[in-house]
Amino acid sequence: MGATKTDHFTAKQNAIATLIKSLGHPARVAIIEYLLKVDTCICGDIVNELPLAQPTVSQHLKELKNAGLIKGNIDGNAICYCIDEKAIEKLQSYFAGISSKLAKQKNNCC
Amino acid sequence: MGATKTDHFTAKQNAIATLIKSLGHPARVAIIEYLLKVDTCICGDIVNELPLAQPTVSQHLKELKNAGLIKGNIDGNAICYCIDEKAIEKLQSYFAGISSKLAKQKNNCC
DNA sequence: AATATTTATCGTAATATTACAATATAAAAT
DNA sequence: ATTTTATATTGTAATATTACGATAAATATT
Repeated sequence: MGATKTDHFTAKQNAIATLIKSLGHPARVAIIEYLLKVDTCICGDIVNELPLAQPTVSQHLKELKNAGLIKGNIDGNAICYCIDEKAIEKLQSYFAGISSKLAKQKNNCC
Repeated sequence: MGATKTDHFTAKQNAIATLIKSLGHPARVAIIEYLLKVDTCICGDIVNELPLAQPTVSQHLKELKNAGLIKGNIDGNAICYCIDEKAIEKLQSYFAGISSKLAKQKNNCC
């Protein structure tokens, strides 16, 4: 096996898991944090920032893009990347929701 | 290859990526959501709730436990699981931090 | 004590992910 | 036009993940 049984879960569960998973790698966390740090879009500078080969970085960028976490606009020779706020908001509100539900729990054990 | 190059990233980046990754699977999302839904700890009921074989569920529970997302207390014959609030808080504040930083950005392009 | 119940572990097959060299593509600069 | 620069794609090796049958371990029930 090895293939996730997505058909056994709800669409929402699969969607949030896919979004979360896209950030479940230090290189992709580093990419997001770098985009955040420079405080603007970045056109052609990400590869030099990461300790990985260019095809590997390109692959990670593709995954973040597919998941909707970043947007990429072609800017002449380079590609201009930035974070997609909507995806971050989704993640934030998802965990905020869990957190607030947890706060209301009775905590009978544990 | 196939092995993540954790040594090239910061401890913080690796730690948050590991935590995030543990929720990057619909089965584990479903487990957390179930624990949230029942509004209390669950002793011996998770396997029946999920559309997966018992060893698979056990494996997913182990991953959530290793990541610190859930706690498990032995309760006689069964094991009593519940969400670890601290881990959820970490996730929540991480994304809240990204979100607030994003809000302050100039958005020069994209 | 024997049996049932619950969860964990082992072994393993199928698939996915990670990483990178080699190469391709496409626009910019010379 | 040729070369340089920036990114993507292809191919592939190494490793990780997912899933589950078989089995073990540990407590509960009879």
